[in-house]
Amino acid sequence: MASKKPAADGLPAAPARPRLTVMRDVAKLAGVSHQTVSRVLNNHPNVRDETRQRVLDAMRSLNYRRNLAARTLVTRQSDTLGIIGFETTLFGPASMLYGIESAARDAGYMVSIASVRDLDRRQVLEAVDRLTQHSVDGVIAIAPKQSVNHALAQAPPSLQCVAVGGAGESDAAPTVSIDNAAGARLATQHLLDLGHATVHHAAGPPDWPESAERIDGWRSTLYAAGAVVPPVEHGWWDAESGHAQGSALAKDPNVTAIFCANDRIALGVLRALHEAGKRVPEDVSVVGFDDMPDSGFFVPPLTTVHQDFAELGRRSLALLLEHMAAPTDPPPPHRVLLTPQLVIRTSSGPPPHP
Amino acid sequence: MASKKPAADGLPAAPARPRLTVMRDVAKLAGVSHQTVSRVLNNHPNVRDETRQRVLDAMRSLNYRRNLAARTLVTRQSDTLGIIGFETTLFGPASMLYGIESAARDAGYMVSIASVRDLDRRQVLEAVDRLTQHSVDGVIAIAPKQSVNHALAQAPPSLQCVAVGGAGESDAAPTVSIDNAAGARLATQHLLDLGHATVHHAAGPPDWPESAERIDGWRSTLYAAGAVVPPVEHGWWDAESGHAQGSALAKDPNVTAIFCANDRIALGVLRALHEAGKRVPEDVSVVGFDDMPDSGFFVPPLTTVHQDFAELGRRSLALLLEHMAAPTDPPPPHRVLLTPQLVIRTSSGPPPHP
DNA sequence: TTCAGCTCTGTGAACGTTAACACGCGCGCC
DNA sequence: GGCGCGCGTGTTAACGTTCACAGAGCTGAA
Repeated sequence: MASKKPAADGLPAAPARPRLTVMRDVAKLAGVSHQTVSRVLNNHPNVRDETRQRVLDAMRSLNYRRNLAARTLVTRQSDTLGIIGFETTLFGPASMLYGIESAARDAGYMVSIASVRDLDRRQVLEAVDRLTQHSVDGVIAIAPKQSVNHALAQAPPSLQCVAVGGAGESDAAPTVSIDNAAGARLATQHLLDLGHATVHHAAGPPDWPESAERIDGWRSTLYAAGAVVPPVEHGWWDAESGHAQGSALAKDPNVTAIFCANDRIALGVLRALHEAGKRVPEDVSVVGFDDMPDSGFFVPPLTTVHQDFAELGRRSLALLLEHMAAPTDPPPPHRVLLTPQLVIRTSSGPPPHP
Repeated sequence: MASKKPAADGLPAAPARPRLTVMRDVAKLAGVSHQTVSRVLNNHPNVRDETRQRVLDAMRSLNYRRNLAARTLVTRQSDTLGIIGFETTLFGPASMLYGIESAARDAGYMVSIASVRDLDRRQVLEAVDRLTQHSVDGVIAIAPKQSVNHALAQAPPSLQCVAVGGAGESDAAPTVSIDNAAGARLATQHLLDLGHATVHHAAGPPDWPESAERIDGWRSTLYAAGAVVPPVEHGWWDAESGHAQGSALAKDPNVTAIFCANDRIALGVLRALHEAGKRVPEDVSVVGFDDMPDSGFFVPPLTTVHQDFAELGRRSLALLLEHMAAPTDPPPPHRVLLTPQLVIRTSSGPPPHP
């Protein structure tokens, strides 16, 4: 078994620490003080061009890399942001994560991620704790449930937090999200405009604000048009749930239009309809929400409400940076709403003539 | 414009630095030296129980949190792992990311992520650089292309790297991936066993090892069975590409079975077949690869090869940790292969009787 | 000429932790 | 009784940066 410290030779053995190149080394080679090197590194203006160049050359020739840990120790900022992730294997959250990360990189930040299995207060707080311990400069929570905002309110006040995607009126952290109600209105109105007497809804889980807001938008549009408001069935965000809801709806001959809380539910509804021998859109129209990558290739191609997840990520980062630059102790309740867009494909059409 | 340093009052102003509680404070309260506090924190055995308890109490009452930056500075390890992510909005990579992150958390590591837009050497190296600068202890690259391994070989040798998902025989980093060839064999043999004379293949991009390995598995199975090997068409990994390939294949009456390089391609193929008036599986059988979340709700439910992405993540973390514990300078070429499983649903069946 | 005020540079002290060593004590062993 | 040894603890010195100053040299106005 090879020894970890091979001090076999007579000498006291080389130190296990490889001695990495530091500012002092660069300084010595460039014939300046370490402080001058630091100034060059931080783009301090008061450095003679000629000096700066010498330092730069020295850095290059020594392949110097600044030690961020030391920097963090003294400046107390790490150029790292924390993300609290939830269900990040799903397309939406994964896209937000990516959007945030790319935006953060452009802004010179690294991103650390802390996933939570559930959005209860304890787990979120524990995630915040892990992140603070690693001294992140701010936190973005992918937070589709209200409980996260409550938890965020208990985070150390010095830590700036922003919630993204979902959650309604926030008491604690500033929030950026899609205007779910507007999206639902778009979808519902589109179906009404096509001539459907009313629109049924295959909803998401009842305790998710995203789901609730979509229901609100759908219902209010129906009210405004004087259409009857059918009862809603709740389910999970997946195709299985959509299939179950769709099978039930397929039995009702009055159902000519179904607005689904997301594209996966729509996929399940589509299959249920197919199994029941109903044609889409001739017999029943279906509209989704999200505009997932391949929803244009469902059978038939899905009319849906497009969300710009990447933009969501960018905006949330921008908001966080803004709050970090001008910290106000209780963050002003602030909500950025992005407007979704309807993408019309072929799963929606006029109702059948009876 | 509000000044950042409001030293407006007569006094020299309170220091902007809030003075956080440090080991010394805990030590003072507990009546010990800071070193003893450190020992307690690191579970050093040589601390009297009574002392340890006093320190623990002091830490709690002061709400002490150790400063990881300082620790990293001296120990040169950060308890942080880096992930190089690619296309992490897709289900596969997103799941791996999640698998790695949860496993890392259980092992006491934080995870930082560096996404790349393309897998060329420059970008990967740049990502490695960003990660090393933030002093990660190791790197896992979600690396479905060979170029990544080449890039990894140029990373600082002190940095342990592992590649996950894809890439064939690796010269540089140890790799863990699915046995793509075995999966393809499973799918192809399944179709052959159903009685199809041969199996067509809707492939992925030609320069991806995952794609190549699946082609190999498919082709070798056909050879072994003495079946004709149809030419392969290449495409991207999405439904649009599948639709294009499927449309072409639908014109050929000899095509009775199609093995698709992934489920998204299969989705496109399914629609193309539907448009061409071919029934699945009565006229043509279709098999996918990946077992994406909703592929059981395609029309018809898709027979496919299941990959356990989460397990992939866990295994890659385990491998990385192992290599970190026993560093050998050129890492031994090592490849862990996970066996995929065939999930039979209804998109595959016996060929039509002519 | 002097002196204020700028530009450029250097010196010393943090920052909060762990590593290395030293010390005192009690124990068992010759 | 001396010696070695392990245990529990403290003291001091890193680790590699940035910050707060100080000082040298130059310019320009009084």
